[in-house]
Amino acid sequence: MSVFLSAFYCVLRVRMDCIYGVDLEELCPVCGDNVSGYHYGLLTCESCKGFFKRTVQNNKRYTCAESQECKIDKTQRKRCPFCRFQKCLTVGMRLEAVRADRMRGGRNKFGPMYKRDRALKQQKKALNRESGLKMESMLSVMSSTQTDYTLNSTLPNLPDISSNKNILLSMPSSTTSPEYEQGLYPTPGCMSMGSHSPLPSQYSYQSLPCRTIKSEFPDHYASSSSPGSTGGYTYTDQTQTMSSPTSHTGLDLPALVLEFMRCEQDELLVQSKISTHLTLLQQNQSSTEPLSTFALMCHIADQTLFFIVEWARSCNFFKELKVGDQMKLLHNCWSELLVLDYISRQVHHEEQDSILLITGQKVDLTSLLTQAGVTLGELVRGAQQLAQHLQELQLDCREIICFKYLILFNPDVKLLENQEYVENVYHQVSGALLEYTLCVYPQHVDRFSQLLLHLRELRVLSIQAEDYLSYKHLNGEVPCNKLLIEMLHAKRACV
DNA sequence: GTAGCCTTGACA
DNA sequence: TGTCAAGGCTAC
Repeated sequence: MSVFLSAFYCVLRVRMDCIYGVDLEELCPVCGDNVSGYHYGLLTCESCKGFFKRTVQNNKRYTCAESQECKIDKTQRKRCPFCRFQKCLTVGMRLEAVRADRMRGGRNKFGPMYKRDRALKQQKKALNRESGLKMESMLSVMSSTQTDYTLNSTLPNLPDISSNKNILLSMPSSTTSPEYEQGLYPTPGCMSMGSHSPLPSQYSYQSLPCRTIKSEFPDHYASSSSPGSTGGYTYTDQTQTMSSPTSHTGLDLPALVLEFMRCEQDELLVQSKISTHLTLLQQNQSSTEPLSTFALMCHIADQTLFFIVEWARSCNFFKELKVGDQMKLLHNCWSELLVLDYISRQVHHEEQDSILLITGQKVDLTSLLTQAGVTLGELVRGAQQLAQHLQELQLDCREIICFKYLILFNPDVKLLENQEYVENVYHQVSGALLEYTLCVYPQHVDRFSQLLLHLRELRVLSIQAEDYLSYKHLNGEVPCNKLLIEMLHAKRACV
């Protein structure tokens, strides 16, 4: 069994425990043993803490005698250090928390995040207590409100995600963060739809307890893999002003599109975590040579990738696939999703003379193009051009979200175990996008085909970006961004 | 090499 | 001064 799958089982068990009120927060996300506290980014047991420390400090290199899918639990964790370490990374243990100087004692840089995680857990616990009581009645309501886009009716073994009507109004936990309250972050982009604005006309929704998926996945910084790390789904649509999700615009939008929006990550949270990571990185770096712009971009891409993988893993559709298929899909599309993330941010960035980073920082376009070499310059220009086309088209957030699913569930990926399922999801999503464009932009009949054309342009750009990254990597110019390099290698190995 | 316990030291 | 997350020690 793969490390991903092991993590899934851990998550599944936590979800069941949430439903039935059992508190299993004390279990290590790596091996299931009792946790002894926060270690290297999240709550783990003492043995996994020690294992992670030894591995990183001694720069161990393990190999797996099987197919890198060993089950890691309390009894078998010693069998395969390779898979154990992979799982440590998968669940979110942080390499940078292991001190290079081996200094003992003191508080580490994750202290404030651990503190916030604890607070979030408390909130989640309270929410679970409340919502758990309503669980049974809501489940019955859910099953009786399937719409045309209820995937259970069209696809095998899919969870019921049809019930856009069955949501609980609640305050998202993210709105309680100090950063949010102080308004330190700019208006988020559209790759993620979070509850960012304190305006009363905007609504946020707590999903049903059985679907609090996002919060059960590991958070690479503060929230860790604990079951109570965030307050569940949040959803805000800046274009919508009415209280019912389906009636926000007065239009009957495809339920699938609405469901996708509810499953989006909280951009504010992602932004704050990546910003924190980069700040710490730069602080660590300040004693030596400062990070180059390119290295910084690589780190941003690497961190963004973590959240892209986390997003994919939290998708109901995606979770229905076997781990092998999941890996193939992710290895195939990571660069496209990265490019989409970048471009969608530029589409909604007002200023033409600068680009907007996920951290909220702006970079002057002219100086960037001056510093960039020929290839990178062409890439940036190509991306700006595509962003401009999409801006002219007034690409909206819902369309971007559909893009993400169309990219992830690419039916052209070869050797999938469940090819039919992926094709089916792709067609469901493209059908929903078509319906959405006809519904919201009836005067623009060829909008859908234009969107698909731009999606193709995006794919070309992502291939160019990958080639450029490979070239830089071969020259030893890409900093040690584990996930970024891993994805690059995996993709190249497939080709 | 593993994992349980110990020591350390910044911070609230 | 207590807490707690680092690294260290050591029996297995």
